[in-house]
Amino acid sequence: MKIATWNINGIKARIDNLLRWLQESAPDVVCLQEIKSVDELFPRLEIEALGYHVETHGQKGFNGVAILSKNTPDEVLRGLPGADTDEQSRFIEAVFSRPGGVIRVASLYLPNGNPVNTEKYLYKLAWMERLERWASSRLPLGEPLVLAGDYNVIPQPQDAKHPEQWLNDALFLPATRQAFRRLENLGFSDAIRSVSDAPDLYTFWDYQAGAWRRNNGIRIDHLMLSPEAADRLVSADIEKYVRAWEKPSDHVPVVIELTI
DNA sequence: ATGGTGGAAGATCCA
Repeated sequence: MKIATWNINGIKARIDNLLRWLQESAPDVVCLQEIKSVDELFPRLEIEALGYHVETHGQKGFNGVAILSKNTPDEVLRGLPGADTDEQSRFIEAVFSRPGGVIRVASLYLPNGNPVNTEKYLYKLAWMERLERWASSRLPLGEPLVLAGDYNVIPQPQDAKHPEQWLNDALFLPATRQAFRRLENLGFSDAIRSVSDAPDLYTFWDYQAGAWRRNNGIRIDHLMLSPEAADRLVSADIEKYVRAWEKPSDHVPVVIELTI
């Protein structure tokens, strides 16, 4: 089973790239972030025509997440529990029945958090606490669980071309990295780092200042695996070639294969 | 120090 995550930076601007990539990569489940669309205006027909089921949790203008899947989910939940007044659409989870058992997949868009001396950074840290609590509550289910998305976290210096440029950024501050490590300490493992300790593994290159041309990237899109999912991990790859397409997102897909 | 780019909404915010 192939599970992917991709921050597409606007579904309407990226629909052609998405359709092409779905056909070429043929994932079973796709976690999308930054769809930047309300549910009613999400271009679901074209995606359904390729054989995918579509579940969205959108909002006007910003944020928004979705899960596309070859199989219809048994259950879908929208919104990260723990803050009733939070109106930002950053989380959706789905449960699938497979021949090998049940699997739970979440698509998350963690807050960027910049500028750091503002409410935005406090919101990011609070959101990470909520994610940790939610993840803790799911672990006792003993299911294969994949937390996939744009974490807006650079876990380690080797996850940036120029880590020194990120020292005071919300993506790399010690408190941010500590919160990410707490997720690992719960028992979740970073799929890419489970298969490779290579440098220069990036998932995001800014549109500005020739970042792509200079390979000035960062690795911020992650698939975090519960122990039961990690046991089934076959491969994990960053589909970097998509960044070279016309009209690309600034992020590329990350894909894992699980035996389930 | 600034501007460098892009999406969506709408004449600005967010990344």
